[in-house]
Amino acid sequence: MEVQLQIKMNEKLYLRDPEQTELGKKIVQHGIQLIHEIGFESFTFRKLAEYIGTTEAGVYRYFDNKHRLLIYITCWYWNWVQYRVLFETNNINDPGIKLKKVISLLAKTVEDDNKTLYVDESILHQIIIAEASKTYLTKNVTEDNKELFFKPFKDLCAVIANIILVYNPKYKYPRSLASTIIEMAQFQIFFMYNLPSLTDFGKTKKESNVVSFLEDLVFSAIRKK
Amino acid sequence: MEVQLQIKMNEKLYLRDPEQTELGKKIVQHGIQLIHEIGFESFTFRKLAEYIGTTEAGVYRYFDNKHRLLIYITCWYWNWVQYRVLFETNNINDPGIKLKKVISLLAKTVEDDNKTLYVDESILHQIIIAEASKTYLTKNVTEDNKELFFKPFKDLCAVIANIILVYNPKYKYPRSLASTIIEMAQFQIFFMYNLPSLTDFGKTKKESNVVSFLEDLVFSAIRKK
DNA sequence: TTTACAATAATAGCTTTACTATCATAAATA
DNA sequence: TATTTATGATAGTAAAGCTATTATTGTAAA
Repeated sequence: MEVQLQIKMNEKLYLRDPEQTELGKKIVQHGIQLIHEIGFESFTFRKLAEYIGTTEAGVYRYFDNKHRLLIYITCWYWNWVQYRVLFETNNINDPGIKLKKVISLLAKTVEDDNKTLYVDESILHQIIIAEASKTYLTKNVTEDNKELFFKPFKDLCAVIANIILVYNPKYKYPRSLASTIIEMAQFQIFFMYNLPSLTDFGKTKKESNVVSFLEDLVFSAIRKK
Repeated sequence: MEVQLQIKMNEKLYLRDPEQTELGKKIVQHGIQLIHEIGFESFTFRKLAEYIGTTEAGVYRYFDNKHRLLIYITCWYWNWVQYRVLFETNNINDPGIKLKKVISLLAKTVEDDNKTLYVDESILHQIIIAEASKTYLTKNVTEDNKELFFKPFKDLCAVIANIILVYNPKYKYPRSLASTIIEMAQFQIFFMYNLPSLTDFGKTKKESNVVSFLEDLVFSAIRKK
């Protein structure tokens, strides 16, 4: 059986739905590729247009600007992670096991699972690590938040916070701990590869070490005292 | 007695030492101000030049580009924090009390203490929260790291990791926990004000709550089991 | 006191980024 | 067949991100 996953996106993120056309899919797919190759700062719609053999104006018909494209990509990613979290923790009752699943889903490199037709999830994960914070670290956070551009991120955070609360209903900081898990899964991996002395895994460079660190951190915090 | 604090900066960060001239000081001082007002993305040397009544070329004589200026500012900040950490924890033997000092130094808004002649530290803190990650989330991390541009950050991290190790020599992740404390002190405050549902302090918006969360997190993790 | 040197101001100019607008054409649909 | 829709081709503008040149200060050494 082949299953294909369709993720519903916030319509305000684009001018024309990129999933509906070939060019649109190319923009997202190769946009991810190009951002990964040259970094978000150097990335321009002109370069992307050349990369996929269209014109700058052609790209602008789909997205207002490159920041919107980054938000689009990031939303897609968090939606996809949330789907995987729900799928993988379904039918598990033990909230401890659920949390471990969540941590490893967040911190371990994904292999492209081909469930989604046009996105390479492994490269996507690397972009998220290096670029996702830039979606909200702007003077537009509040406005963008009102447009619900960060809903997928906040929803994922809420899902994790709920698992934490099931584990220990008396724990006082479920949301902050959830956002800490998500952010640190990204940052510790980034540090491990790029500024290794900020971590304890500079030598081995294994994502499983980040998982161990986060598990230790989280379960010490939420265990019933 | 009046004490003035002079922080030695990495010479590769600037073309001409901004601390040596009036214009240089103005560039840093009002650079901080302007980045705070309009955000780093909208910030340009042209706007800064107009802001302080000089020319664009004048600013370029001090810094290669705005990213270098941001790194300069960020380095200055982490040097200053490390100084305060060493000063405030000096003569304290109990590593637990030291750690609490550190956490509150990191997470609480500072008042401009006038020890440093030309920087408003409270605004600086806000810039660090919103912009500091952008110094290393680039394709240049490795090169910039080789130039020691992140040394002040890494040194601070090492200082904190050492206190953690004194508290519990068997704790396995002192560096990762240290970088987590530093990063989360920033991010939880940012979230609290801008994306409150990612925290448990959206209602009260008190930095002391972030301190409580971090203390709980850290001491659960490092307590001897 | 002159000289010379350092820092800045004034001006110009160049490439790239970040967009917007217009018109022609090809493909899909009514 | 008519007509909408997506794309392509082309042009153009304002601002960002620089560099270069020359003139003018103010300061410090000869």
